[in-house]
Amino acid sequence: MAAEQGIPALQALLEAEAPHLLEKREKKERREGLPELKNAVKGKVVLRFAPNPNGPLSFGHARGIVINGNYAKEWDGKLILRFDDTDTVVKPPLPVAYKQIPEEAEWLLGFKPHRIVIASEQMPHYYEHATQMLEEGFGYVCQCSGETFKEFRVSKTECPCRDNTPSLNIELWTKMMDGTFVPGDAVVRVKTAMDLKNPALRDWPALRIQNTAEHPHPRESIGSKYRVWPLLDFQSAVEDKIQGVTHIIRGKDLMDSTRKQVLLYEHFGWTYPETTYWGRVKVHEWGGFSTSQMRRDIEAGLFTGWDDPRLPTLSALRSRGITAKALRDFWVELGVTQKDISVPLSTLYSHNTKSIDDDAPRLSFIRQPESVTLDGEHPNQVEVEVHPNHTSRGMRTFDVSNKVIWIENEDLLKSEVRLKGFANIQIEGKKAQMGSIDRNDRRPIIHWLPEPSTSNATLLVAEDGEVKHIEGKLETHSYPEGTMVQLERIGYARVIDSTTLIFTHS
RNA sequence: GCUCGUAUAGUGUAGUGGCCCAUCAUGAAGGACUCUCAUUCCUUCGACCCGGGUUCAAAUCCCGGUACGAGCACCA
Repeated sequence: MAAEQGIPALQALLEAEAPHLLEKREKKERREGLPELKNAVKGKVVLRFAPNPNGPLSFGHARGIVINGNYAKEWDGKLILRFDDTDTVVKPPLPVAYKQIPEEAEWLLGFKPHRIVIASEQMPHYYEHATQMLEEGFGYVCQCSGETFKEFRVSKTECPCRDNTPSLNIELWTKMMDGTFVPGDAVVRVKTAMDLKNPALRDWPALRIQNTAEHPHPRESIGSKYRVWPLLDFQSAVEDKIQGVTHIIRGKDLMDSTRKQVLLYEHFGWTYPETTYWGRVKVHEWGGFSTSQMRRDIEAGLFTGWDDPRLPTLSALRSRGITAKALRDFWVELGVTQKDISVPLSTLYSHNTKSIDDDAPRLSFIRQPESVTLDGEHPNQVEVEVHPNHTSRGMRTFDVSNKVIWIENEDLLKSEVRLKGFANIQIEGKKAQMGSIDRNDRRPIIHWLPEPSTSNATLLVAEDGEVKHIEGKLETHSYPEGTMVQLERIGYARVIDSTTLIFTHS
């Protein structure tokens, strides 16, 4: 048709018959930030981040906080911080974590989580739902051993306990509660089809007995009060319903957990929240990390504490000078794909540089200092900028009236150098012949310090699993603890006290 | 073994059938600016796992393969 009647005729026809085809599609633009949250309603979104408080937060936890927190903020919703502390034996909670985690979360987010929920305080709710499950017959008390049940699960055989009447189940439930049964004797299971394709889902366990006499819950108000405890899949499912959670974003290792929970929601007649997953993240330099392992290592004295700069905890990163903004930008950039990824620390560092460089005052720190005596005429004072991009921040004054300066051992080998902000020199042994005050050639520029108003200082560097103490001469300063500074020609560091710094990154 | 998931430059990431000889960041190399090996700016490098199929048209949909990861705990 185009050939016979020409393009205009075609266009006219289209305009009459199907004008939408002529509309130019908008140029696709690169999506900024996180992907759109499915089925989200402004102001109605409820998300949660639910760590086990068996230790303070680690780098990996930050993802859960940042992603869920950003969505909550974006949709004017709520972020719940929930302590899933229902295991007193295998990964028991750590009391300090209840206080530390909310503080760390707030630091990271820039706002307080809207609600804090502690699972161990919600036990009556879980019991109530467990009872309902037994009464209505979609759950049962199973007295088979773990081994026996495993065989049933693999062979798709129905466990004989499935046939218990509701009244028998309630009777057995009472025995779980009153101490007649001990751990291992009985467990409450959720009924599913035993021929489900996925073996992980078949009649999954919902509550078990824990020996809380020997392993009391570390929260004093709970202690040995309860013997029967919900497992994650049950506790989390019920709690999400109670709290009105609308969206769950979590690791893809919990995909089968979602499937189990959906089965439970169907029994209760509830609708499961919208769920998305992210894949596993490894940091090149750290490999994997487990809170339980860190806890053991700290208790064994391998590390000084949870904020030991070698550890990938949030408190350690923070005390090393990684900012909350850098962590947020980092995790948002990684997004919520289900890919398993491995990222180098340099990615985090580049975000950190962006967040601190503009503020960080410059300081001179001389490693392996060597003293050199200036030979020749020169002014008694030298002024150097606090920040090269912000002259309004003033100058640092170096007093060179006694002619003795410190330079790095390494720089001593170069004969013709320029003292930054001062003058050219020619190094001959321990003497430095003064050259031009004006910069009149391209010779290398080195950082240096005058002998007065200089302190012996230590730069702590966490590297290759150890904390190195680098001694040197530090420019006298009065920046408070926590200030991020840039050590000229070395990198960024965080002030611990007037003579101690911790290295952040270059 | 059974089940589930993922696969775009070195590393991350955008992309849901035509705008894609593919986006952005990071990285590397070079350069500009600069009295820091910093910051900022510019340039260059570099990718759709493999094989089929559907379609006028596939990074995008389907099937198979491969690789990697996860679950199958009385852990979270």
